[in-house]
Amino acid sequence: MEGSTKPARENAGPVSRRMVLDAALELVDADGVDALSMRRLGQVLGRDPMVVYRHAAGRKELLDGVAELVLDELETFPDDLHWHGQLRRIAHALRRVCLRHPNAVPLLVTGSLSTPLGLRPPGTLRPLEQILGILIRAGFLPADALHISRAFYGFLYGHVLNELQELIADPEENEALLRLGLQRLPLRDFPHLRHLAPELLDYDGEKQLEEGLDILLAGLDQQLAVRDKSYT
Amino acid sequence: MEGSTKPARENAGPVSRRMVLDAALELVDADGVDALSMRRLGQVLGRDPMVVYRHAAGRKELLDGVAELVLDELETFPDDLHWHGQLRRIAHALRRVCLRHPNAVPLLVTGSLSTPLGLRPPGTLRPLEQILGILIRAGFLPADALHISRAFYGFLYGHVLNELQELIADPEENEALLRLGLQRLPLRDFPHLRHLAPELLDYDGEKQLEEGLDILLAGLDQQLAVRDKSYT
DNA sequence: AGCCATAGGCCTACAGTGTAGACAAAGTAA
DNA sequence: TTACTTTGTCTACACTGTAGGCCTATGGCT
Repeated sequence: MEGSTKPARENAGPVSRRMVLDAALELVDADGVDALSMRRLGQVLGRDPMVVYRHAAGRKELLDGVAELVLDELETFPDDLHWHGQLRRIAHALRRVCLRHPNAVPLLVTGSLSTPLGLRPPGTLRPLEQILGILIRAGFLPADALHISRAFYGFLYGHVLNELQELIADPEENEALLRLGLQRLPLRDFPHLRHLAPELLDYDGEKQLEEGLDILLAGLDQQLAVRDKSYT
Repeated sequence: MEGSTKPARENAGPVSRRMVLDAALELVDADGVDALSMRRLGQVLGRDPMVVYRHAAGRKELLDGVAELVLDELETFPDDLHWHGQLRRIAHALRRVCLRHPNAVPLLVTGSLSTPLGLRPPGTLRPLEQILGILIRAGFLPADALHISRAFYGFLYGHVLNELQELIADPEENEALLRLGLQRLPLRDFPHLRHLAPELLDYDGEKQLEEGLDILLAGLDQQLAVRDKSYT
């Protein structure tokens, strides 16, 4: 006799924290972070909105949970390749996860802003630990490995943010807008930007990431070479 | 006879868009983005909340304005140094601005997510144009300069985000938390992280940025060298 | 002088928000 | 039985963004 006509989609048994987070992520994916309200969440769960509070302390904690859920989708790789290849693989994996949940990226980037590294969920720290291992095995000092891993993460998140704001509108409309927008800029003040119109139009996120990695890894190679040379 | 006892602080003449944005930034700086509500803003301005809508289309547009205001604080430099030095200077300038308005950084990073590059306010595009110029004069092809500038920006924003989430709590409490948090991690799964406790404790944002720049610039140097060599 | 247009400011009202607190039903242990 | 914990529900409160209308002062024009 349950209303299968209702917009609610799950009505069996008690709700688990996992169910709540799944529904929340679903809402975020569909309509963005702002669209995630307790009431709408309750509607999706087919329960009273207040149920959520049994599994999350509040909206903020709920969003933290969503971020963690997204990060858990990160694939994990065995340490087999050359360290360049391993870092590249991790980078592309993170990029893929972010592209799969573009609306959740703000949570990843600024959400963990509230939790100091020490007490983040272990799942979140695993990739960091892996990167540290890769770098140390590659020959870096542990302390340097830490700094490098931070730069690496910074670069990755930065790239993803860049890429996300590049694919907001459909390309057709984008092309017109871009051309118009560029023409608005005075040529004498923005000569380079004005001439780069064609390159601005075909943004390829994967390629762009790859080129960034090229630069970064080349820099790391040299840093490693300098250190080794000073040891002889 | 105006109430100087009132919490309001400005009561003379008509409000300008600039006054609204200044007050908004003030609120954001003081209590974070969430604390910026139309009503509180009206209170600061000493006017009815609805006045704001005469100068901004809505809350979102208002926040965009705040972000733009913050970016306008970016110092601009003459093109005199070696390109390495120039890029370093820009990087540090952006970092300083972000540290001055930590609560506004989410707006910078995700806010412009809604405006495609073409029609962003010119003030926002000026640094990009400058970086393009620097790279092109350094010998890179325009198209490469574009890709590099994107990587550069990505790296910068990523670094700032990293740094901001490193200085949330005061260092004393942070130390205790970190030690406790680390001990919670199983040693066999997180050997490197566990051993890096001391290095995790003294995070120096400026130095970390400098090291990231070292890597990046070294990578760019090599890329430039390879290109030049292939020309001979 | 008279008049109108316009802009800036104010007020009300509405739908929607997060969440504290009390209460009901149902399972579980003693 | 009784007592207690969990899980879901309901109500209520303080707050949010903002649409629409109205009032008033200021300017320019005839």
